[in-house]
Amino acid sequence: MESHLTIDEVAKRTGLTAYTLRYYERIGLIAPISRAPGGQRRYAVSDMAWIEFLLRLRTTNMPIGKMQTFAKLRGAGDSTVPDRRQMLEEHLTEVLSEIEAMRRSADALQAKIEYYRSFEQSLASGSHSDEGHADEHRKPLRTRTGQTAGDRR
Amino acid sequence: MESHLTIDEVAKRTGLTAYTLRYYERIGLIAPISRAPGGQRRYAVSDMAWIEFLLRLRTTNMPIGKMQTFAKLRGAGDSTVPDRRQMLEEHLTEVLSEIEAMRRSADALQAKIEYYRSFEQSLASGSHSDEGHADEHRKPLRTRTGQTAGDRR
DNA sequence: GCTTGACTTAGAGCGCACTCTAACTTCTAG
DNA sequence: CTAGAAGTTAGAGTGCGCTCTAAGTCAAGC
Repeated sequence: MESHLTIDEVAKRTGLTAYTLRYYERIGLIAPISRAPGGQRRYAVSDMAWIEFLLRLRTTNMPIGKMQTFAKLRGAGDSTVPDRRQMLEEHLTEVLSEIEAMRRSADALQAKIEYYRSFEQSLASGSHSDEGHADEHRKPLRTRTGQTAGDRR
Repeated sequence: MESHLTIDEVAKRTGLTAYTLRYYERIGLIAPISRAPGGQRRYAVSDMAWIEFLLRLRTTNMPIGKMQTFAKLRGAGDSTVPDRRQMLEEHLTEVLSEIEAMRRSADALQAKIEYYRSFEQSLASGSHSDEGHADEHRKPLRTRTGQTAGDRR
């Protein structure tokens, strides 16, 4: 245990840059890392686990400000576990609805891709369907009421 | 049809601000909107559909630069449909893996919440399990090798 | 006509999350 | 011992996506 990783090794393992690791420490997301005699950082296994947890918060779009709050609670000891749990519960709720929103949008994108495919098909085969897709200004749509956008000021 | 909405009405309907709607038009995400005689914007139904599509791209984290590329292709007509389809396909692939990453992280957060719950339970019942959770520095962990971070320069 | 509020523009400013620079120290290989 | 790589700090700079300001015009009600 205590595998004393250098900052570059941690960067490689986590995908963060050394800059970012120092930045996170500076702003209190990561507690002060222990140092080698020369002053260089030596990351412990437990530091890695925490960083990986931070990455999960980041992946789920928690803003840094909230992560700081969470990190501070963690630093304050076991008595803050209920607060931490509540923070995570609230965050998780948001995350799940973000995922759902993305899923819905992804479905719409998929539908549009399929519309494009069928459009390419009809072009290739010479047929034409008149079938439009929401924001695609097919034939009759887009009457553009004159006005030619007289953008003079 | 042609329901000629004002910018504030569109803002209300889309959740964007009027600032953002003008900004999107300025940077070419939205084609020049037609104007009322006095120079004020009047949004058509077809504009709304396009804006809603843009919002789906935004929801799925497409950067504005790519949206601009897409908008430009769209403005260039039907011949760009294959390019647009390809853009969307590539984007969709990224989106699906982002969703998957979020889902995995959400699962880990859920597990942590449950760990916190059981921790609170054992505190309440006076028992204690010694069972740790990844980044939680339970009992023996965190030996913090002296050095007291001699941060002098 | 007058006021109030909604609209217009060009351009400046902001918050976030890094990312890098400069100047310096320390570690490692030869 | 020395060169070069890797580390250190404080603080400046960057890119993104808005967001707002200032100064002015236009629309609607009294």
